[in-house]
Amino acid sequence: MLQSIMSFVHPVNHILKNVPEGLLFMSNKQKETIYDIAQKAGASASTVSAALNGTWKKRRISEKTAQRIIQIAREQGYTTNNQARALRTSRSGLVALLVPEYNRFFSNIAQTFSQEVRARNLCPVIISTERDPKEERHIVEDLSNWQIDSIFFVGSVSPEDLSRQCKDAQIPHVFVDQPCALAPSVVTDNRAGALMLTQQILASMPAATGDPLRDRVYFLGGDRRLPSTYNRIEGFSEAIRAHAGSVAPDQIIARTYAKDAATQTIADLYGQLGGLPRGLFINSDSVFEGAMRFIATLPEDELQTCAFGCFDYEPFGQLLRFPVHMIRQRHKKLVQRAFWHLEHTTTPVLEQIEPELYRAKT
Amino acid sequence: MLQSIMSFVHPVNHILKNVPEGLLFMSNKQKETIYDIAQKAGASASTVSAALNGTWKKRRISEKTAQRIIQIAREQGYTTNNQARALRTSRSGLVALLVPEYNRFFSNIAQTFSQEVRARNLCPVIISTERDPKEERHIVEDLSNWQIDSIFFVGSVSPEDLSRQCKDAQIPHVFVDQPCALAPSVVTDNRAGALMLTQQILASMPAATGDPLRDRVYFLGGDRRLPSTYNRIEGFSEAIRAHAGSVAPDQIIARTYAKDAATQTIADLYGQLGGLPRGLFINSDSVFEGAMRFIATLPEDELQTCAFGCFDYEPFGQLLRFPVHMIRQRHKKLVQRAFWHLEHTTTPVLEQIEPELYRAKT
DNA sequence: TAAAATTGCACAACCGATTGTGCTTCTGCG
DNA sequence: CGCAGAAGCACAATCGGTTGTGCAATTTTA
Repeated sequence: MLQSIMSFVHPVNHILKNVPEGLLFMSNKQKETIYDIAQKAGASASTVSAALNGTWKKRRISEKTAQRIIQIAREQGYTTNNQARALRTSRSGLVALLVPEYNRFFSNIAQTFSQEVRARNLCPVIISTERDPKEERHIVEDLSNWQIDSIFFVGSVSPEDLSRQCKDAQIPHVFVDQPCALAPSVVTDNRAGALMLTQQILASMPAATGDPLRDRVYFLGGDRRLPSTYNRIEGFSEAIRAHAGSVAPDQIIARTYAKDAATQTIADLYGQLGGLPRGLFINSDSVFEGAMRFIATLPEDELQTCAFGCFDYEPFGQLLRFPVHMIRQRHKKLVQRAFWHLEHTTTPVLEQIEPELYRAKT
Repeated sequence: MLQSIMSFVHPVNHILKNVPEGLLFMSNKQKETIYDIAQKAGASASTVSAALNGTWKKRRISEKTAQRIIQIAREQGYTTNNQARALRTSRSGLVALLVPEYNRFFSNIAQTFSQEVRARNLCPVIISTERDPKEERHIVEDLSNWQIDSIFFVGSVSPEDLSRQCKDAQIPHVFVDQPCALAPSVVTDNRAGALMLTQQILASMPAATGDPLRDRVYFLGGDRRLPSTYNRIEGFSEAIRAHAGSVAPDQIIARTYAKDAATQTIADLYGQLGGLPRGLFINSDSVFEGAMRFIATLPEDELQTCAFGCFDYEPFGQLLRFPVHMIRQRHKKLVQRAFWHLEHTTTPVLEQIEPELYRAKT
């Protein structure tokens, strides 16, 4: 039933697509309505409507009549007024994506989302929330007033609230990247990814310094209260424990995704340790960028004393003066699976997508 | 008159914003309409409408009545059905941004756009065109069916066609980054930027090799048929001429923005010259990324033989093993000026925004 | 050949807002 | 007191589609 929500498409725009170029520029007159077409075809508006939106069989319009109407509509360059349709059907044909911001990861998601939506002949609406719960609420409220067909939440701050709000407004929805207990969610397998990445970092670590505080891997950035970071910490810890026996609390610094904070944090850490640690697990690309602002200022030989890993894929990460292992999240698959859930279920399931490890050449 | 199009805002959503949290989750019933509110208030629908959308003074509704209605609407958690409003007023409250793809630059634009639109209490619709003129056409067609209020075109492929199409559908529109002869356009001053960047490259060039083919700066990437690249080539050439007297045609390789092509091109060039040239003007961040895939494979000392400049700002560009000068386009200003034009004029003017030069530490 | 079923279509209500118009009631002024 | 004008509001049309229903013409069935 949710399936129909997504797959239901008004064929009129398809039918009318092959309009000769010239005709589209033709009219400066008011846009034509089904009533105009009806008149020209000598039929009623309802017949025209049925012919154009593909329900003519169901409504027992003869094929001949339907074709005649379609032909005329083509010639006139008719296109449907979406508001009118949406008002009557209470389906807008709009599908929304809410992202926290436009960083590389979310932009990739947006790109895929956009393509998938348009492939379904719907209209993508992409809005950034600035990670503000109030803003999230308002946007959903807004979208609800647009009779939005469905909403994709990516990395949202308060998933459960949003899900309740959507359910209340009867809006199908799905969560990506950040899970929700109340709705279908598709997330990267953060634990597994972090495990892989940490193992890779451990494997690439340079020789020990002798200082126990420096001879370990630090986890940097993100917000441990959020599930994604939480699970990455789990995977990180598992790998560390397998390697070193235990994880110290101060090995994990996960309070925020903010770039500036990351710059400060790594600088502080460097100060405390009297140098870089032997391994650094960088959580997310924004933290990567922030941390790099400090790290890039270090002399060449210092950079070789640390094994870097970043949980996010940044193409330029391959081109730095030092190797950086990276985890690439499969944004295409994330989005595609999210569509699948939207179209096939409404129960709260959590699907995990295994990310890829990019191993830097050392 | 166009001004009103953008600045016209229905206050109802403002008025009703401070709804107690609890109430929003209240109803599983059908969404309320002005008729429901009318009944509860003992007033007519038209009075309710006027009270809520702020026209009550003009319609000579007493303040007392208006306040009472607003109060009731608040309590009931009423919100406007945008389709109905749009159908009646033929203004959707939607503003579209068409981008070629979601790279760093366009994502920044999208971010700013999104904020500006929401600040005006409208709804941003961001769609990527994949640089396909047919797709562009269809999208505009679609948007026109949504009674879109206005359209921002960023880096579009066929501006004049699109402008005609919009004019025909009476859609206010503006071009960003890629100018249009028929409509207001806001673009980076590509010529000036390229001039600055080239001068900086020239100033940072390492010692001459003696090989005249290697002892010059090459312009890499982009599509010279597009104005932005064309103007960058102009600025580039001006700087080169001032420095070396003349520009050779084979110094300029500008056929495409594609990443893979860039990788191939720089590899070929490297092969031909038997090494990197002494200076490289890289046109756009995608070309940068593509070129870097090859350049990063080179040994350390080779990298010092070339002065790099990139026309686009990429934070990670600062963190590479070699200095890269960059031009930063002012995306905020571009978008804000575009809004200004949309709100104040409709005549085809071209506004150029001076970009910033980021000088790499050498 | 009449009754039944089916085909082909038109009519009109409806979605939920906005807006032109007009009917009361009230106020002010001569 | 009478009348002009304003104040306060309700009615109904309207935007452009969709959809339930009904009627006539045609075809099928008995």
